[in-house]
Amino acid sequence: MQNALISTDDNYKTDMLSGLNPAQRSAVEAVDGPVLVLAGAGTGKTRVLTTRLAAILLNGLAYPTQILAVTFTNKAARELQERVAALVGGPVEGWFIGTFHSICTRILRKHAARVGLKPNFTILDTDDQLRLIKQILEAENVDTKKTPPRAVLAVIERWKDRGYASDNVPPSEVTQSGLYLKVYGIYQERLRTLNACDFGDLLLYNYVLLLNNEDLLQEYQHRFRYILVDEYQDTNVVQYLWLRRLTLTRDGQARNICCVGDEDQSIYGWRGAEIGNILRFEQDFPGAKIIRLEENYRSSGHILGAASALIAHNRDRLGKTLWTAASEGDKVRVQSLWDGESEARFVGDELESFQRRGMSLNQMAVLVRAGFQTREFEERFLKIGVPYRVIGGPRFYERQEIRDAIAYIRLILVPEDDLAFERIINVPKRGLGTATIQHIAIHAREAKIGMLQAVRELLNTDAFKPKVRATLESFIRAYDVWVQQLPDLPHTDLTERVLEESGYIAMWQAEKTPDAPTRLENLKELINAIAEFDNLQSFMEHVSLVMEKARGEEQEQVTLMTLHAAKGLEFDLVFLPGWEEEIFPSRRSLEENGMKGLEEERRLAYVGLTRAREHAIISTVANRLVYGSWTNAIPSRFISELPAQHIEASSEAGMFSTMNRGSYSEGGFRNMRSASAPQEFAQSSYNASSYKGAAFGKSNYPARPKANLIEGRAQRIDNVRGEGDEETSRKFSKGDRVFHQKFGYGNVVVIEGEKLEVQFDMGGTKKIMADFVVPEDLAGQF
DNA sequence: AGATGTACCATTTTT
DNA sequence: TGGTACATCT
Repeated sequence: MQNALISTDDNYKTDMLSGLNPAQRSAVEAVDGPVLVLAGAGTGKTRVLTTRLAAILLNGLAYPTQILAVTFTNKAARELQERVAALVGGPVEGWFIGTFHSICTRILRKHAARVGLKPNFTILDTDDQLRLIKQILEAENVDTKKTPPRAVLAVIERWKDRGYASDNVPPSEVTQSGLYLKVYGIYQERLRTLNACDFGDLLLYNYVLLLNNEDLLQEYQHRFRYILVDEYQDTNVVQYLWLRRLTLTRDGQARNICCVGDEDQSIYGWRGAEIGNILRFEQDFPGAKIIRLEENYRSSGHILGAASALIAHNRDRLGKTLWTAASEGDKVRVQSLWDGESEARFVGDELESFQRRGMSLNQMAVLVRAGFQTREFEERFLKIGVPYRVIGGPRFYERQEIRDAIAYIRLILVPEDDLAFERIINVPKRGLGTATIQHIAIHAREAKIGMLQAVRELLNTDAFKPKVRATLESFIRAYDVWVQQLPDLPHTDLTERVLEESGYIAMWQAEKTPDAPTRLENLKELINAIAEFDNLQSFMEHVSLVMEKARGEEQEQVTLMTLHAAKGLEFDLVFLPGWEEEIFPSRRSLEENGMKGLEEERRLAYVGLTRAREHAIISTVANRLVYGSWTNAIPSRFISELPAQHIEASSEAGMFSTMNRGSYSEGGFRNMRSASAPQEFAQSSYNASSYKGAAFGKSNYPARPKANLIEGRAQRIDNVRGEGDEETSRKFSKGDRVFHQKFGYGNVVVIEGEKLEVQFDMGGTKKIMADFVVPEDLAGQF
């Protein structure tokens, strides 16, 4: 059989394949032509990828450098490298296993001249990009308030994601007059004079290189005999175009490309990922073989069942039917609660109960839709003393102190690096204000020199006042010494000296804010990290990678993170709080992207559920404090999309059945007292703590007798049922006096369909569903 | 230049 | 509500 890759008589090869299921095995073995491995959540995708890569090598189908394996994150790249190294039994340095960006950087450095750059070009980060754009806009006399640099950059990045160079944007894409396009042109020009490019350029230039240079196309097509792509559903248009260019021969034959992905886990559409790429694979790569991995090894039956049923509501999919040999396990729990505070308390209680039963905190995670949602859990965990870690703060190299330190070095390496100059010239504070910097910038632009050189020239005139002059003179003097030492001093020592002598370290030592010590600590780590590299350039490219390693495993902790950050991870117990309309699915996502947005949100929900191995606990809340105002929340539609047979729903005592609209209204809900949650919990919702807690006491939370509250709710539900949804909003008009269970009396200010905006007497305007208020004169009913 | 005031806004994030 | 970017004051 032509396709059989692994001959059974070699022991190490059979070992490698043993334990693969038939689908995985054929994914590893199908080496001729294009292959799409549709790998559902928890089906052993990584294993297929690594085994395939190792198999190609061990069977002598290609030399290590003839294989191109691309991932999206450094973490994934490192994992792949390590696993392959283990299988093959040797180091993988110099191989083309890496992220799109690292590989593209490597290739681009070789051919930089062809796109007008020098091989040692620097890669700008977002901050620098924004600063550049802002400068351009200002030079063009554009009001940066009306057209914020962020927005312009977003459009430019979008164009780059789609593969449009500045001289190649199709007219149909140019919507904002010609301004953005013009800025794009100037921006690229500036980048070139700075000998820099941004992240988008790395990919775009690589594509352009292959597009415009037949010799390079031949070279790389010949070179990469096997191409493997991880997370194919996350590729954007340039990545796709680049891959296709590399893969398709002149007569349209597709070569050996193997893409691994899951359309149901495409959750990065908002940053350019094109789910269409994976959906179109068969058309794009003629003769493509599609192999589905459908046996899930991660989650127990009910969890998988619930997740599968949920994702089945999406239309944009190729479709897979995941199954498991594992037991049914626990049903997915759906818990409705009164408000965010009870939710946090509930999660804390549950978590401790699992912990008491022997589960490690490391095996638990709370997955939220948006970063701000971690706060209430952090507060609660702090209070009850549960150690936790929050994933997703600013990356190490994005931290202010690290970027400042790097800017110093950049300026030493490249005196013309004006962006670095501007960043550090007054950090620490040296008494150089905007006026002085403006002055320098103007001279630099007029004389067409770097700002540092401009300072030198201006120091020969009487342009500066004595104080400023003295400061600049001493800065230049120090700087010149650093540059002089550059060839002799080891780069770590130099970095230390620079940070010391510039007063940067002293600045943080003097700072009294609580995070100052951490920043000093980070600076020390920076020096350590630099020590591992020959020069700063290579350091910059690997910094995030190094830092991740440095972050050691400490004590047991619960993990708090966003659903996005959780992709690829798994836990025994997963909490999924905040399943409410507007929050999840996110309102903005729906508003901006309609059906597509909703489907991506649903995929996110699917990703969340499929992170759980044994237990998944979804929660939803009736009242949510959003941006400081209380909002009545409706359970997420995703809850009603979960089939009854896989879930076990319950609500906090005294709550109405929030999910009466769902497909499982009959018998789906139990009171807390009969549910398995701890007894104290049910108790606590009856006592006053829920209603007079710190969060409520702060503002306008009326201290109403709790019994009334509960009765009132029950009664209100009856009202809703009796009158129907459409009727209710018609009852009110602008200016009406109304009463709300929680917020008391107020006036209607705005009516938006079913939603009202009410100015309450106790202070504050709130958006409220019309169902939740009554006309003032009916308030007595409660 | 730095302190204080105020209006505004508010996902998801990797390289 | 709370953070931040910009304007105005000292």
